[in-house]
Amino acid sequence: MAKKLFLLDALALIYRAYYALIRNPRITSKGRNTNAQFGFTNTLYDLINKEKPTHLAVCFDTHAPTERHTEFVEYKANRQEAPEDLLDSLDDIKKIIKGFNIPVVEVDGYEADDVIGTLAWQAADQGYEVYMVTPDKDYGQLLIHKNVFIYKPGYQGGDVEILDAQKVCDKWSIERVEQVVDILGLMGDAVDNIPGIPGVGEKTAAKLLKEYSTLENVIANADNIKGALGEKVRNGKESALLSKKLATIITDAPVQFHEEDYKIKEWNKVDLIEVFTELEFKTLGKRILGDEFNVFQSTTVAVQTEMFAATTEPKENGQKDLFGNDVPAKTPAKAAVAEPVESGFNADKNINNTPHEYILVDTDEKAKDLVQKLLKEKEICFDTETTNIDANDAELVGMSFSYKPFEAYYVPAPADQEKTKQLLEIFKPLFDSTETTWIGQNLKYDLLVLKWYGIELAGNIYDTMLAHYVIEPEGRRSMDLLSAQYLNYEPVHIEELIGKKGKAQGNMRDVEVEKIKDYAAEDADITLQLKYALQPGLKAKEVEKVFYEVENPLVKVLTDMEFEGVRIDEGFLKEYSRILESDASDAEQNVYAGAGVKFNLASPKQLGEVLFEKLKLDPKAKKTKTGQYATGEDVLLKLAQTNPIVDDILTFRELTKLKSTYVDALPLMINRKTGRVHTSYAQAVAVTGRLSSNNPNLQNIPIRTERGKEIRKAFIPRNSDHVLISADYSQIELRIVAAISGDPNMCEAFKQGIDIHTATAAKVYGVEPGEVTKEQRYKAKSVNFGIIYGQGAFGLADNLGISRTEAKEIIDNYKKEFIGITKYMDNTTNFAREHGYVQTLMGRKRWLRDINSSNFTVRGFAERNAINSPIQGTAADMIKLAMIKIHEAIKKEKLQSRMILQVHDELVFDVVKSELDIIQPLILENMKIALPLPNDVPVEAEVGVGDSWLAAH
DNA sequence: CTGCTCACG
DNA sequence: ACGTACGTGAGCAGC
Repeated sequence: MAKKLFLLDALALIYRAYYALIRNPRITSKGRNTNAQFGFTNTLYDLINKEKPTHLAVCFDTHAPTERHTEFVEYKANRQEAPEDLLDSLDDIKKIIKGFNIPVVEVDGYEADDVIGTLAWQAADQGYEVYMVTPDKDYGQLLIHKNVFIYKPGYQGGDVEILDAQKVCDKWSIERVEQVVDILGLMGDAVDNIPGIPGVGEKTAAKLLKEYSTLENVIANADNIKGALGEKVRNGKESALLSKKLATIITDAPVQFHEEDYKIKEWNKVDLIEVFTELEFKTLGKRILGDEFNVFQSTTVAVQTEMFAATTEPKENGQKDLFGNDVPAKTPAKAAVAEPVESGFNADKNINNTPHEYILVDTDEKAKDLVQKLLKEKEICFDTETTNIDANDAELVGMSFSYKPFEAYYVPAPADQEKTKQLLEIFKPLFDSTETTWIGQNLKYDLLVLKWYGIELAGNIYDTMLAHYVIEPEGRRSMDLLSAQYLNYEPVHIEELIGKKGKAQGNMRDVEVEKIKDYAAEDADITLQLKYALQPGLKAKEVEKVFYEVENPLVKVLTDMEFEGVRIDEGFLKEYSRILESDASDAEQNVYAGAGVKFNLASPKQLGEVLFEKLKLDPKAKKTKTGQYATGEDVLLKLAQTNPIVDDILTFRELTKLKSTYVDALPLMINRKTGRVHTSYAQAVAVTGRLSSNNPNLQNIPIRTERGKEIRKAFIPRNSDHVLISADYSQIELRIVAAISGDPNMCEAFKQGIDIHTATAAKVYGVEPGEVTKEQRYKAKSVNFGIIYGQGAFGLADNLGISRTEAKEIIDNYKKEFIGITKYMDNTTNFAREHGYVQTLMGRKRWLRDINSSNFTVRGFAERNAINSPIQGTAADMIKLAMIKIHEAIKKEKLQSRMILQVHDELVFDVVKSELDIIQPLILENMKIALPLPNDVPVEAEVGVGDSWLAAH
């Protein structure tokens, strides 16, 4: 097979890609323009795919000046600064090139075309077919060598064009490719600011060369050229000669073609996945990586992967954070590249090249031996295999253990559940050991599985998923991905055992034991190794406190809450569903009657067309980014006056939402064994440190509207001896703002116990607290919340329906009266700009790579995150600590009551009536002292008791 | 599978 | 001229 070398002129391709899409830019959800990255990737992949090169390299210009610059100061002096978007793309593009495992060639003092020219000719001499990938026509001169071609990529569906010498000559209307430099010398090049001969363009240049063959000969015959043209040539001969020199591509640059280096190599798929995910290349990512892109996409987390840059820089002396703590060594906010930290663990060894021992433990005798062995170990990695991803409905299929790398044990569990219980009895001494630290990936799952068998682990928890969460809160952290990233090893995929998700997915129970053993033991082995690999990161990032004091201890708390579940009044919901059905249907009919057409009211697309095209309602709605009319609640409210059907539409929306999302959905989630609903808390999803809840989400049960809050009547105590308690923090986020900003006015208001929104209104409007009107309080409340999120005048105006002038006035007053808060906002953004992250009171960090972006929108996002994350995150730290303390206290007091739900600033308990007196103060006290705030800002919490969640409020 | 809409803090 | 308040999960329509 012929050897085919492709040399890419990176910057030329990037510029071309960027401007090709300029009128129809690709913008990510975070506002980044990704034209260049997209165009470049497309070109690169298409050529790899279609042309099957055997060798590849990408060439860049460097910043160093070239001889052309020293010889001719005007050279490229007309170039405008490249757009910021485009410059920002370079890091991504280099990452992509690295992902494709292609060498980058750049030589100081030489431009990419010189490098490419030199390499092309060398390779061609060695018998390669060489394709120079560029949109630049100047390369035509290099086609003097007969094995060299220009490969001009197509843009926006255009076709690729491969140019040989003949085609180049045809383009320029010349006879020999040698004449390309002559023609460039004559006509110049506006793009590079090469003058040529003023007044001589492409056509004239070709005509002259046809007659005189070379530039030099044209000049020699200048006197024979008649008329104005002759005059121009005579005046411009020096300029022309210089221009020719500038346009001549150097073919003896100091660079050597080594064929080994440029050979096509395996892609670094993890790098590609990471960068494609960040750039939101969904379709393209899938086209390039196929199903593997899906595998790594499978978790819920979006967009960004944060850096994991191990910083070896020395700690800067005297650096303090906003809370006066030492800060870790400066982490670059920009240009952060994922690079696993050097671990104490030997990274050169991996599962590919190191013999491993995975041992099947399939008799009671072997199991007993294993237990004895494990009892001597302090740290044991543990993993379960089960029949179901829902731990509440799963049977144990087997357990794996590992306490040293490359050695793991797999213990199959019999299908007969009684026998499995007997097997677990053998392990009881181990499970009961308080000396053991249990290492695992998402141990909550395994703990929950065991809990259904009546087993609890007495030891400590070390969850690698949570370690990664605090190190890199925005990253994705499936086992596959972590293993690839930190251990450089791609584990056996679960699909290889039980097939892909969906109908065809099989059951772990049906897989032969040997296969499960290899998979399961490997999982425990990998997880143990991950622990070693992640450990240095915890230290480097200074997130050990939040990891050991908050996240790990919370695992058992959440396990118990999920196990407990909550009782739902199914009958009540069935009845309520009928009412909603009937009322929604009435509203729907009203809409059709009022509009004069029948359509699908549940379709925003159809509704938009009816409202704005058929009924021509005003104000005409803005379009969404897909070109549809927006029909969200805010839009509809502005239309409410113009047509009575709008009210009915809103009613229909409200009722169908309640019905489908809650009233009809919740009964379907009732567990058959318990008759209760068991949500699942995601502990490593929300970037700020909050929990999230799913299957079902019990953190967004309606409360704001009358018909919505009815649903809370369906959340009821275990039985008639029980009641529900709801305990919630009062204004926790604002207290945190006051405390960490130290603003005297706001701190004082909380210390005095004055209603915070009234106090704010009094300051902003310059009146006594007693004189604050309802409206002033309402507006002040909106400002208070807006501040937490970094809202501006526009947002406040929109929110309150007031003018931007008034909004600005309110905000200006606010900033003046609460100067400490203004300072906090400045300080926290400055801190982020300098260090690349912000943090909570417990040292939970969030990295903000865009904080120094010059893109207004992108930077704005990061700045608002800088303001909000420490607040939201500190509140999350606080309630998590409270949960741990309350859980401990309930255990210690041997109470029958249970914590069952968490909703960010609220905890719900299923309480035995006889324990009410003891548990209420226990809850309140622990919530208040969980995380003391600076500046003596008091923390308040309130409890309510009732026969339903609604009544408990 | 994606985008829109809407439920919560 | 830009776009404008943070963090989530779920159901539905329509491609």
